[in-house]
Amino acid sequence: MARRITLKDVSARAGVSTYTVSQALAGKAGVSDETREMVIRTADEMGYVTNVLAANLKGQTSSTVGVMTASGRNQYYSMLVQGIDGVLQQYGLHAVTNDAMRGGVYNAELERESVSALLQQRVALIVATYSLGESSLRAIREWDIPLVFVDSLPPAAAEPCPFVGCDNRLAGELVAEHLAGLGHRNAVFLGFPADWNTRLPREAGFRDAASRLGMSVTTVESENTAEGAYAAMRGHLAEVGSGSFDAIYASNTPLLHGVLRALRDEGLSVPESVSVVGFDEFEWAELLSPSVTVVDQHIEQIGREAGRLIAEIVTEGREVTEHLAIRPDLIIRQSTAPRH
Amino acid sequence: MARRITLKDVSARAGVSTYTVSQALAGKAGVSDETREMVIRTADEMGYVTNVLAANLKGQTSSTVGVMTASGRNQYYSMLVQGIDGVLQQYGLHAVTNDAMRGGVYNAELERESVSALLQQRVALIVATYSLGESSLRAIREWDIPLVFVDSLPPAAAEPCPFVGCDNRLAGELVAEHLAGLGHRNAVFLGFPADWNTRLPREAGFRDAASRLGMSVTTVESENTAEGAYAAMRGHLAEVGSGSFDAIYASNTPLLHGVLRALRDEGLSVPESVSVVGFDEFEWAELLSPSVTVVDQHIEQIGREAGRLIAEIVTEGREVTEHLAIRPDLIIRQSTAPRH
DNA sequence: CTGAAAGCGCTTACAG
DNA sequence: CTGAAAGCGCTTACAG
Repeated sequence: MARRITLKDVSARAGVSTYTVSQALAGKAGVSDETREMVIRTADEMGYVTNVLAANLKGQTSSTVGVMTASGRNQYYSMLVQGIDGVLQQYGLHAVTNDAMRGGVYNAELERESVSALLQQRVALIVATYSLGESSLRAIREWDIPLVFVDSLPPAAAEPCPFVGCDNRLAGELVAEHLAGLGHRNAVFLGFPADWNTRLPREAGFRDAASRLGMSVTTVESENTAEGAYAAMRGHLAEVGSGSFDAIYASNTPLLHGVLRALRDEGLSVPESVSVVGFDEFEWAELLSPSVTVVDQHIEQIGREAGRLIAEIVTEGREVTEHLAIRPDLIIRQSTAPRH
Repeated sequence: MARRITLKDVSARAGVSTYTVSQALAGKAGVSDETREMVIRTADEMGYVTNVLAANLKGQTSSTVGVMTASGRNQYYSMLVQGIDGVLQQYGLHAVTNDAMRGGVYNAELERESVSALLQQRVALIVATYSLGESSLRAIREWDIPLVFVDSLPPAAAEPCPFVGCDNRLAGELVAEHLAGLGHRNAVFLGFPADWNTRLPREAGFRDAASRLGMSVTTVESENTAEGAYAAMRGHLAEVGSGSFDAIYASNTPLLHGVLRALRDEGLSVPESVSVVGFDEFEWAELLSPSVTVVDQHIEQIGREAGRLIAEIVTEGREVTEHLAIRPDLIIRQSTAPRH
């Protein structure tokens, strides 16, 4: 690697102290306009580029934000991270993403390593998009690193803690109202494991509104994968038969995928035999036959809001604990229809 | 922020020099096993975590890799980056991703800013997943930072330069052979703009094999979005009518999406009126009606191979210029059928 | 096998 | 408004 131009080099060429160069380049006060301009010109000519590692080390600051994900095969996470990242770029920050899944399965060991890597990098803040393990939470708290939960609500142990995400209860209510309004009486809630803490509010909102509207709800438990949902749904059908329910709320996109395959393979037509609603809008929802009714949680918006909040905390050192719930909308398509 | 435990603190408590601590913790020779063990124990007790910023600064090394993407709305990129990232994690490296698209459109200014941010961070290597602009290429070369192209072939100006990606020519050949084998005679190649340099080989392989097999190929130009493809396809149909071709090769997933919508809205049935092939496997391909025949370029494998190559270059300083072409496979489904 | 010391490239009190 | 100097937390020749 060729030797790099340093601030010292610029200071020598410009004939001013390193202090002056540092202040001028950082756009801080304490330098005359004339000098500042001259310094900037010299630095440009020399092709000087600040070494942020050194700046961060000395300044005891950091411009990197760590993001913990547990993505599995859910494309949803990547859209979320993209949204956050886009905003951070505008603030001169950048995100380092670490995933806690190995081979589609949550791996506590991997999570510990990831958090440790983030500590080693002295990240300015950590974003959690799922329920972090106890020891991770403890380490982050011990190190006094700001923590923001996005999508996933903070566990009690992490409160008070800022949060940005969908109003999952409301989402469930919207779905229940829509299904009940179509005359459905017996719904299935297909849920992923409750260690994902979006599960509970997503189910509760649905159940509460359903019971208010006189619609019964049966919960079917599934692994958090399309394959798991496929198996769970076929198992349920084998057990109770297809006549026992007239609607299904699949609580995320992989589960929706599994359900649709299971129904197809059982020869059950949607929406004639059963109405189906998914959670999360996705690009193919409208092209499937039938097109699929879904809850749109406005994931890009969640990402952007989270990015803004993070930037505020990091650059202004603001203490924030607010919970920001984004209002979801129902996108009604052909997979839900009046009960025959 | 609470004061952090430093290496000096550990050295004081352990009663040995900082040199000894550094060597012991880094797992290097030059320390007796006894001392090493004692040092590690002390560091653990004190909750010491290396500051990699400082280590990198002093050691003139870096554990971060920059990834440049131009994702637009193609989910494909996020799978690629995930694949790379997963491998890098295992080597103690991490990726910082910067996107050059703003509002779905390529933004040269944003690219320059992104590359500059990567230089400021003194990244160990840069991964390009699309044709970087001239000035970015020049800056990277000037700074003598290793560059690896993934998915997208290096432009002539960047050679010699390592590459990992799909054998796009072969992909085109497989598609042409499949379609010609079904009796199709007049194919449409739906292409995204040629500044994405995967376009040319993807088209050339298709054309060459088609002409060898007596199948004509008409190229339809499209923006690199589903909406663009929809408009392009409807425009083409308005111009030449649906009788002029019997098969379509959509050269990526957003384009496939646009084509399928256009055909549906024109009332043309697949595969009865026209066979359709997409590029890139995606989770919904099998659930669409009809299910869609696609080229699977094995994107996770490309990501993994790239990750391995990158880790080798960064950690071992190997000079690499090899081009690694991954063999694609055709996944035949119901959207392609013998010509009537 | 171990120590004392220099230095990576910055920022920032402290003096003028 | 500007300078000389200390120091962020590490690694690594150089000497013993």
